[in-house]
Amino acid sequence: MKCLTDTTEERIKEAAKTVFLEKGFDGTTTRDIASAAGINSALMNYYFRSKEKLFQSIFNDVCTLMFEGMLELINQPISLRDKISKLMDHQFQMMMQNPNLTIFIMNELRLNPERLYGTLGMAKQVPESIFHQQIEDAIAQGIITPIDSDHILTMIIANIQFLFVSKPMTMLAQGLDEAGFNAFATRHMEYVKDMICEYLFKPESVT
Amino acid sequence: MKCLTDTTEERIKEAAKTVFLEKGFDGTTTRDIASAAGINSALMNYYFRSKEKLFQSIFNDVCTLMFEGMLELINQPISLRDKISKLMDHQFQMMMQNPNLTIFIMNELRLNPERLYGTLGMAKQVPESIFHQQIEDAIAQGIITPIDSDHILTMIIANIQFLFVSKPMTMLAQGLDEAGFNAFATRHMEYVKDMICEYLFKPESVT
DNA sequence: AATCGTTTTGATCAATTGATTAAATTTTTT
DNA sequence: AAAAAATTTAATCAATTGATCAAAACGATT
Repeated sequence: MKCLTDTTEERIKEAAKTVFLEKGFDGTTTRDIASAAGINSALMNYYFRSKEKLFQSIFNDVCTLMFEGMLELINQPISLRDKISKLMDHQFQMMMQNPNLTIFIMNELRLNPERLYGTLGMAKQVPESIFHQQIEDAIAQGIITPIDSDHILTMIIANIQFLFVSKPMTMLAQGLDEAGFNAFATRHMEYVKDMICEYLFKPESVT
Repeated sequence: MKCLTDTTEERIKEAAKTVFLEKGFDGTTTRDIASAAGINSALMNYYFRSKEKLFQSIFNDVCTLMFEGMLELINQPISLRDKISKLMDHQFQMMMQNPNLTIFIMNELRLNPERLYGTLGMAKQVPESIFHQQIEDAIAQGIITPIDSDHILTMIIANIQFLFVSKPMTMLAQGLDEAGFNAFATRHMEYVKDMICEYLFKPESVT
């Protein structure tokens, strides 16, 4: 699949990403990574100094993957309604492709809060975004229910992300297979979109 | 604090629960547990045959703690509005007391899906509850928006649980301390309650 | 106090862990 | 092609892991 820059370093990172995401930091051995990458296990320490350093590198990449698209969208000059809809679509597609991205990140942050400092830059950008200003303006104009942008973002993210955080549980409780879950998730998204939009844009403006 | 049945076995289980919840299964060593319980590390294998067996015991307890209250509420003969409100309050209080209960459970299930079989009993009860019937009746009577009860439960759970799953991230992004987060969470709960109820009970009945 | 069953301990096991080393191999430069 | 630098390997290290065992300590019963 990936043809560009097929260096050994990249091969190790790809393998490490796969294994770390599947087993977590504590559940992964350096030999797991080495065998997944098809290399001698000493080679990992040649390129990255240690398991911890390699993990940090992967973790940064994964956090970027998680946040960069969202941050871009948040700062785009489009209407609030559009923005909210696109934010949800973007996250949904991201999670359909990487179903355990969020639980991996959240759990590693919980186990080792120092990793937060790596994501500090991205996290801090959210409260100071165009989105935030748009919300305040819309409230001032009486277009949407008065509510802080942090709460709106939390609503958007929570309703999508938790769907995937709890995916195994949901599949069991409802007796779904992979396809069944995807159908459920897709349907749920529509409900959530309606719910959030109807809540925000409550006093419906003139047609 | 706990005075009843202060047996060695209980001491081990309490210590194990604390350590497992903090560090996860892979991040916990049997010596961690032994020292937290103040016992010789061989004693753990005397009462529980292995680390895995001890974990299963803890994991069952934790899942019960998570679901039993919710299942009780779901089957109570109270009005739908009341039930939804109480469901959210109950979960919120539970999570305020055990902030990483959910992420622990969801992550361990992800790492080792076989653990699901232990929770199968509880999970299966949800779709066959009084709550489910209440929703169908309310829809038939045109009281609430037509939507499957699975989606409603997912909305309720997601909006609360993800608040705590993402707690470290939220605190960082908004620069909150413990008290600040609790205030944010409490406020968020009110918004979410409003949002869900307004969405469900949309065509407001006669006063 | 002697005996028996239960509980607890210290010592230790084999396996696995992350990491290092020196040597072998490949690639680049001269 | 020779020399130098970069990459890769096999072998091995010390530390930690989950688990076991025989012996010690404890408590109850006789």
